[in-house]
Amino acid sequence: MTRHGAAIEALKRTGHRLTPQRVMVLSVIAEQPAHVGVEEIQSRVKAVYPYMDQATVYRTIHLLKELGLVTEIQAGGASRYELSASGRHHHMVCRECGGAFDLSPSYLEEFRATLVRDFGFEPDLDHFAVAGRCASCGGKRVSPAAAISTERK
Amino acid sequence: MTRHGAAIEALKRTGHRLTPQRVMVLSVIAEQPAHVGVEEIQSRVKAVYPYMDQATVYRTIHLLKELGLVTEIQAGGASRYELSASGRHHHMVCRECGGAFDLSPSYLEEFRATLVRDFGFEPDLDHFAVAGRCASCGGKRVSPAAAISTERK
DNA sequence: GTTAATGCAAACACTTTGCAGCCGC
DNA sequence: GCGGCTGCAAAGTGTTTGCATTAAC
Repeated sequence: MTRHGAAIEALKRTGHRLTPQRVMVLSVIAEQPAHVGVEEIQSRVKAVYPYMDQATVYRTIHLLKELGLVTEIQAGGASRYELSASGRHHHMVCRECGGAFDLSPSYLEEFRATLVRDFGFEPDLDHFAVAGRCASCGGKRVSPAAAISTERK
Repeated sequence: MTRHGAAIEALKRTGHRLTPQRVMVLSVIAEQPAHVGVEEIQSRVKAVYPYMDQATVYRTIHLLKELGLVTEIQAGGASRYELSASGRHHHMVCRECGGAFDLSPSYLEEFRATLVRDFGFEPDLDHFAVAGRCASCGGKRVSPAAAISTERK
């Protein structure tokens, strides 16, 4: 089954109409391994259906976000989206190469707990992105893909 | 001595001209206890010098940022600035009331060390902001100011 | 006197909104 | 058929840029 099948179900279940535009937006988001920007969603959908409008993309994304079907990260200005069904995880985004690496939630759990305990502050860490410099762009000469399993600095 | 005296020195030292506009922008940023947005900088300077232009505010801020004299945080779209001389610290920004609370760097040090160790990823944590919900806007009925010393959740 | 910086206006990118017609249910 | 959704166009934000004039050095 497609990765976005559940999202489609959710749309219907919540009484929203299942339009081709919505399905197309969803499948573009689902197809991409990484986060997608609005611009990319638009151009990919337009390749199949040229009448697709920006406003519709935005409206669809807002809806999907509202229903919790996609999550948004802001890495340096532009918003990017991905299916939230993909399991909760966070990202490290390299400011040099733009590469994004997954970060398990466990890395942030402790941080979150501390903020709640010490300040009563509940951080929005559903989907969290840290900017920085990845191993390959830093001192290291490893490929971005390899960085995810790199164990030293 | 004024909080922004050092910044003024730095401007001159790096061969940039010391214009009244730059001084005004700097003092507005220095006066504010929290981060200031571009809009606020503009309106405050305009109160004294009505010809102040947006473009000048932006250009000045870019320059100051480049020289490392101010730091920028992005809390939900809009950029805000503060004197970076104020000692390194981070922020928790409440998405309900917009209140910002300081967060000591020690809270993030461990997180940073882990990312570097496990992934070789060097996060940009010079100035870090977490969005979330503060104690007073959450279940609590304490004032935002009190939240900073709140010890429970 | 040079040259960088300003003011002004126009351009920009990104996102939102109003509205008439369309189509999923 | 009803009402939500779309396409289109226009309007909002927040930020940047081109250019002639001004003023810091």
